[in-house]
Amino acid sequence: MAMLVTNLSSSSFCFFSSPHLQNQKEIRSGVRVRKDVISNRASLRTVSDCVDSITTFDRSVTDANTQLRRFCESGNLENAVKLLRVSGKWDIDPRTLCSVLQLCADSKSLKDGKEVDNFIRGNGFVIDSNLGSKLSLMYTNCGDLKEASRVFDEVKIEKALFWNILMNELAKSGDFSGSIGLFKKMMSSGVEMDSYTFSCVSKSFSSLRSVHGGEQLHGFILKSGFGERNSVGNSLVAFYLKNQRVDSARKVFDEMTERDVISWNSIINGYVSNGLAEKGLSVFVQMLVSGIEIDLATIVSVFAGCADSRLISLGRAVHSIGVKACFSREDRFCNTLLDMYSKCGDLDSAKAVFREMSDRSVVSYTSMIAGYAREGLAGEAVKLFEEMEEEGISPDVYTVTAVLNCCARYRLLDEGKRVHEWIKENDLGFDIFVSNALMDMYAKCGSMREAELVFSEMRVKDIISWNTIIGGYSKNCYANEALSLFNLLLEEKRFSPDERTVACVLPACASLSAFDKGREIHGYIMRNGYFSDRHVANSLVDMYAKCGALLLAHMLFDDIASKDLVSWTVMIAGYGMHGFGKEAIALFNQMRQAGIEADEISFVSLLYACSHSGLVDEGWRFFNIMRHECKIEPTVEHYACIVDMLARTGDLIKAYRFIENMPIPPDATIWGALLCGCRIHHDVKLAEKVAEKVFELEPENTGYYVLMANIYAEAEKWEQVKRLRKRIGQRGLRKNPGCSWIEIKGRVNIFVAGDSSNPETENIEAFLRKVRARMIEEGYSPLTKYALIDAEEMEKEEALCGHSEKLAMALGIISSGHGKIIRVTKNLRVCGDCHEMAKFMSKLTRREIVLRDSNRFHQFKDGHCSCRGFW
DNA sequence: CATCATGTCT
Repeated sequence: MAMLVTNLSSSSFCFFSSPHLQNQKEIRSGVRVRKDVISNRASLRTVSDCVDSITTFDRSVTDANTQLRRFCESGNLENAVKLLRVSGKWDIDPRTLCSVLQLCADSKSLKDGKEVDNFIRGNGFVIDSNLGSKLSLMYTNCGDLKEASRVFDEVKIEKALFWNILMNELAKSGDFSGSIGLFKKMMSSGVEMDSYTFSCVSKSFSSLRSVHGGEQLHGFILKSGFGERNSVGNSLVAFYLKNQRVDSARKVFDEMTERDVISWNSIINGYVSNGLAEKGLSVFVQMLVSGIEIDLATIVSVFAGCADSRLISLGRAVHSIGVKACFSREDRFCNTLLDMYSKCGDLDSAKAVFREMSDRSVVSYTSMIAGYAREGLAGEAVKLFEEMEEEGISPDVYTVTAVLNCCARYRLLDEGKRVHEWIKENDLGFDIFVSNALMDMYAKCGSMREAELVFSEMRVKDIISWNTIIGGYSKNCYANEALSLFNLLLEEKRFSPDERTVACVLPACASLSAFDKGREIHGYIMRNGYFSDRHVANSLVDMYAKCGALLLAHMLFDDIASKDLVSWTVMIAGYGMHGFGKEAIALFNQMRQAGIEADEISFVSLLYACSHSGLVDEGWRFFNIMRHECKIEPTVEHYACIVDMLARTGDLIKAYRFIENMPIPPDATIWGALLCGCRIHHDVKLAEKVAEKVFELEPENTGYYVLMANIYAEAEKWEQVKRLRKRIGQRGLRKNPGCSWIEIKGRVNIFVAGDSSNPETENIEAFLRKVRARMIEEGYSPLTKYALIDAEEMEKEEALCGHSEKLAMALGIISSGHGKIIRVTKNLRVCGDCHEMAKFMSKLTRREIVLRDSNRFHQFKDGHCSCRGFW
């Protein structure tokens, strides 16, 4: 068939190629002759139809151009092309070709368009601006943007319209650079632009997030005089808003000579979507005053703004405006209205809107579910999720994320698992939002195994997936897992850690005292300018404080431009841990002077600082300030600090009475604090009484049995030690093994008691023997009591030299350069003998040792410890 | 209509 067509057109070409055949008569005969040609080919019935129609359509019309235009006018592309196919160059007027091309463009028929192009080129037509314009239009409309662009390379097209159309299509196809390139060519070829040109190119700059390019364009527009145009102004406003240059957008808006509803809507929406809802709403009020008619888009933005800034009264007013303007049946109106009420906490109004909606969509359900979740009505949220399917509305990814978010916030593991099942059944697991929300739900519910499973099964991950899993491990006390995943993220190099990643992983460094890793991350923060992020800065300060680098922490704290409550709290807690109670109090006062209100957590940090420095009077004072001035109801944490404070300083009876008079039931940590005090002050009798309460409250916690055993051992009541040990054995409990670790050249070396697995073991033991000998020489006697009392020693009654913290400290001293501070971390409290030995070692080797135990920091220097006995 | 982050305490 294709060959026949070719034959046909070539034969007709031959026939019509004669330049003489210009008059009607000859053309008519040409048609006739062609009819003869065609009639020999019965298979080409359509072509003969075409010719029939030419002859029957209007016998008076004999010019091929006229015929073609008539086909074009009636939209009969098929016939037009067929006729063209059998026409010769000299029959056809370029203007006719324009019409045919226009028809191709209108019917988006690339195949026919190409044929026309071939006809034009094959016949050697001169392509002028008009013909070129139509050619480019045809290719543009038919989606062949490459060919369309090529036309612009060949032909100087004079009308802006055709440039604009291609620019617009290039932008629509995502080729913003191509669109801008075309604009540049337009500029250099001196074609006169129109306002549409500028709107179009500013959209491309906007999508490319090229602020610089957009600003240059802005300047060009001002010079061109088109800045006055409303549409140009609108697109500049849109450009600046999309690139978060709200102030520039506002400036353009203010300078516009005529503003229409679009200008107003976009500036309002721009403010709202850039987190400046109040500003947006005040523009809206101006808009009302200026008498511009508002439309649905205005109201939708205003509802969103009211939701953000919780301005429910304005929302209600606009609600009634919208009802009067007959928007109340509009889907978007109802959904944003519903969302506005729910975000403002007026769930009843939200429910009313929901009830009265004629057709509730997934969006309506999702907003309602999120509303329930926000108000803490987790049960209602999950119920509605399960109900909506019965109503025939199938939840989508938004709904699922809203429900999962709710389960995460309220730790509804069972409901979360049900939603997970639903996700599996409905194949929504591929969605990255859904998977991330699932992981977060499991992580917040403490099920890291499930979270990990979701993570590992994700085919595509994003940085949020990594942040969620790393943060989950970090929060659930799996610091090692958090760090190793962070390392994996760095190795893979597919995503760069962002502010949130860093804020997630630093607490893991903090809890491990991973000083070197933390410093490495600090470098990364500085290189990427993340320090200006408050979460990052705060967690960095906290990390340094918890790694024992208090001075460094304070220096960084000073560098935080706008300190928030958390910044102050980490610093106060940092001083507290290091036993600098007075400094902690000074910081607390500074904080209040800076106008920052303390919350319960900052009070915990402060009271903790007081108790660890023996500042009883101050502790009481702040406890009372908290209750009476700040109207904060004390929680167990606050009571624990007070008990700790009283017990530490020896006021055991007072502490006991205090516990008895607490308005809330004391938990194991409260009695545990008193038990600690009993140990410090060797009160075995009270200890026994307190221990029974602790064992009753937390029978599984071996730490308390160990503590009690220590108290017996220190009083040399070995019989009782044995009985207690038996009691642990009977319960089938295993005590938490003591371990210490030290980071050397980026590697973490972990020791347990009597550990000989470290390659340096021989050197460590030799070093410790030497130290011990020198200690005895200088009159220290080893605190043998501790040989039997510490956790690890209950099983291995062996030499004190085996304690994990000693081993770690020794390794630090023998394997690092002289000026380097030795930083050791221990999971339990430091043992008394080790504490003595650390003091001695710091003097003997002139090394500074920072030991962090489960309770606080000990900074050993020149034979003294910063804890001054408070440990 | 959506997913991820910092501070206390055993």
